[in-house]
Amino acid sequence: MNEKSSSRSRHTGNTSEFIADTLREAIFQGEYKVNQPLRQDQIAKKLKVSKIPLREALVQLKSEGLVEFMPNRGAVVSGLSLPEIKEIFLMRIVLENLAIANAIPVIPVRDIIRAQSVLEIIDNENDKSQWTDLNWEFHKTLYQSSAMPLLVNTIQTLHNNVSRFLVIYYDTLEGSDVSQKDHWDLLAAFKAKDISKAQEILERHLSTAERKLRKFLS
Amino acid sequence: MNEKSSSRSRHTGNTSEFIADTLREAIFQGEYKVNQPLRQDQIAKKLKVSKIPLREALVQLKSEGLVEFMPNRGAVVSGLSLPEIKEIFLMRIVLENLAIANAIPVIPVRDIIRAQSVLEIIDNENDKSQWTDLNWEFHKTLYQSSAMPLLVNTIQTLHNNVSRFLVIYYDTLEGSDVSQKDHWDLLAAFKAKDISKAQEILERHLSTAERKLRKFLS
DNA sequence: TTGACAAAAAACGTATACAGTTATAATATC
DNA sequence: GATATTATAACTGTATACGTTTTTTGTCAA
Repeated sequence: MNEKSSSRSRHTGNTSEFIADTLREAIFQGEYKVNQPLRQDQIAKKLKVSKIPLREALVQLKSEGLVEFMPNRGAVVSGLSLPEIKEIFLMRIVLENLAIANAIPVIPVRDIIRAQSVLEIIDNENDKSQWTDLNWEFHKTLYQSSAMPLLVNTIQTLHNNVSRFLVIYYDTLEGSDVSQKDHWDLLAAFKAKDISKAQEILERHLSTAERKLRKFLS
Repeated sequence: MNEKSSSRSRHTGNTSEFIADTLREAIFQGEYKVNQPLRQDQIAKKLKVSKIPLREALVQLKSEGLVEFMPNRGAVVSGLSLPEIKEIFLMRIVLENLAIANAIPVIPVRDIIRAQSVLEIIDNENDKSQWTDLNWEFHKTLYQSSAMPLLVNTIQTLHNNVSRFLVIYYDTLEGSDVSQKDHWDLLAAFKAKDISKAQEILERHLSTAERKLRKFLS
């Protein structure tokens, strides 16, 4: 949070986006836990901003599913029920399959190389706290060449909404290698321009992630 | 808008939601046209609300893709580019197919009947301005039994974002009958619990809608 | 007349202060 | 000990003010 606070002075435009980014990151880092209220006065004071951009940021986070509003009780970090988890992963499968189908035929070699370098970083990275970011960086690199920004954005929102619960899980190291093997397999399918193979790998990848998450949350 | 204004006094909770509903409806009705700025002072005065809930509502509408913020120029009604249209319809196809697949096995007869009665209303309804609402009402009734509220919500947002441009088109009457025939076919597929048939009809239905929209916007 | 430029107005973004409402917690009463 | 009351904290919304940016207007010169 320190680097975020100091970056506050550097934030040129849009205060509410700066606040949303800061709070989103804080939620990912577990600084705010599920059902914990996000006190407006406290946050406004800490970030040295006023109520208007702060409340705008909270509405933005609500639309991303990260917080919810309790009437007259303010915003709290939202949790995930088992049905919601199932729903999110089902949506992710069809949306990411769509992204794959539209990306593979047109992906430039440059992006394949970029994705591969991300995987190599993950292989050499011992700090598992960076895992979530790098994980998404890899998938995003592959999806972006679909030239479907709204789709990629929707996938990212759904991804964010579940991955924040997996951060702690990654620390246990267990299963990380399996997940990373999926990544290499997925990259190979992209290289071979094999859409159905890539989709098959992705579905397995997501099913594994879902199983982990359900196990972790129970 | 009159009934909305008068309902302002009745709105118990959440002022920003009331504002968002009012503005969303106004955009659908064409009271605000594409690229038209939504003047904060004017709207606040008209709805007798202050800046905070108004700006919250605008952020909400931004997250629905209905408005966008120009830096230091405020919010304007967003338009749709051809690539965006293509993207939205591709997303709708996979998401609505998912809803169909999860709804058909469990849909209760009651909801089939409800959907059918909506179609009968459409058949007897000459006021085409009601078409968009009834159209969505029909689809929503079918999708809701999937018990996937986040999915249905996402579909609705995407649907809203394109259907607002078709309202005017419906007035021409042209093609309405074809669209309505699709609805009856879709209902029949639900009755027969034929998932792939329903999905096939839906894809044709959406492709037709996309073609209409592209033609209309050029 | 037309174009450029400067002044003025409008609108946005943010901050502060304040009033009303609701929920939680502490206290008092039975 | 249980219930009613009060107090406090926090949210929700309003009103107002101020600086900044954008747009408009009006003037002046070519």
